[in-house]
Amino acid sequence: MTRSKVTLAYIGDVNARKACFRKRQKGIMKKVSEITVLCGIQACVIIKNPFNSEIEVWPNPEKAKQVIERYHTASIKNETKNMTQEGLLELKISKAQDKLDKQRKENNEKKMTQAMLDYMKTRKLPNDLTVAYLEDMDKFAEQYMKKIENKIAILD
Amino acid sequence: MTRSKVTLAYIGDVNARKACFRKRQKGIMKKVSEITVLCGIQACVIIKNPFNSEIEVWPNPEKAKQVIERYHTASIKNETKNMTQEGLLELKISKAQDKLDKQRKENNEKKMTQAMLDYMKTRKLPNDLTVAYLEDMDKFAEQYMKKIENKIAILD
DNA sequence: TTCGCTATAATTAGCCG
DNA sequence: GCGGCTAATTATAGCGA
Repeated sequence: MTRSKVTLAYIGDVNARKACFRKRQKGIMKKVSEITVLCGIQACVIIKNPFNSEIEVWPNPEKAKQVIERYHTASIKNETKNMTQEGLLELKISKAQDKLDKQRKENNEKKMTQAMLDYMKTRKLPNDLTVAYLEDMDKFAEQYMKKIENKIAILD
Repeated sequence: MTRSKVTLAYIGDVNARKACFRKRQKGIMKKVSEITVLCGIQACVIIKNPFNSEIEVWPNPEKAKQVIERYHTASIKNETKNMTQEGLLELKISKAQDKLDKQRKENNEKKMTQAMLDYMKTRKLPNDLTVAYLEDMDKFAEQYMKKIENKIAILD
């Protein structure tokens, strides 16, 4: 048994990498829920598993269920009751994307990345709030914040 | 020295709680950067310290500096070059908030919480993306996603 | 406050089922 | 794919500077 010291390097073997992800994800979530309780900061964790593309939502233990249940049983808009939440929001995002593509074709990814960081750094976070994002910077900037940034833009 | 087993309960003493937060925050960030390297998921961490209200931005080690540097040296819009990025984005957010307040006074916090979760769950995340949010659910929903959700709303 | 220290608790790599 | 196991690594509580 090679209980080797952690070699902090990319794990080439797919299965080993997945196993590592699974275990460490669990560990991180535990740590997060601990700091939550110990320091009195209500928290939630949302983890997107890169290997099976499932999303786990996970506020602090007690609240998680409550909030998630509300999520599953309520609609944001009455007139879209027959749509899934997913469909509804996808549609909204699509619309935003369309407007956006027309408005600002000249946008490049670097700007989006900047916008993402700007946005994150400047939003007014409440004092007892802890935020940790673990995200693919490039794709986040490219695929997600592009939309957000553009939504901001159309408010100008 | 009482290296007692962790009693997973709110730490009443302020100084002890701060110390705990500081240490564990550091630990979480380390874990995050590790999973980042080991599993090949580029990541960033943004931690808002609830005790001193500082924000630490922290993409994966190498990229962090690059991206942050771009952030500090570039402007999103030319005509706002004389504004700080903070001022600019705060302004945009304020505008959004104003429109929003007029449009949807009937919004309640529960809806915002739902919207937050919906939004997070439904956005299309790239497959190799890991997301972990540690956030105050109530205040996040109330103060931040209110803006986002409303930005989506005005696209309807 | 933030650091270092050190004993102890907690996480986890590599295997097996 | 998941969870248990065990040795070894790593994180951290309590304290002092």
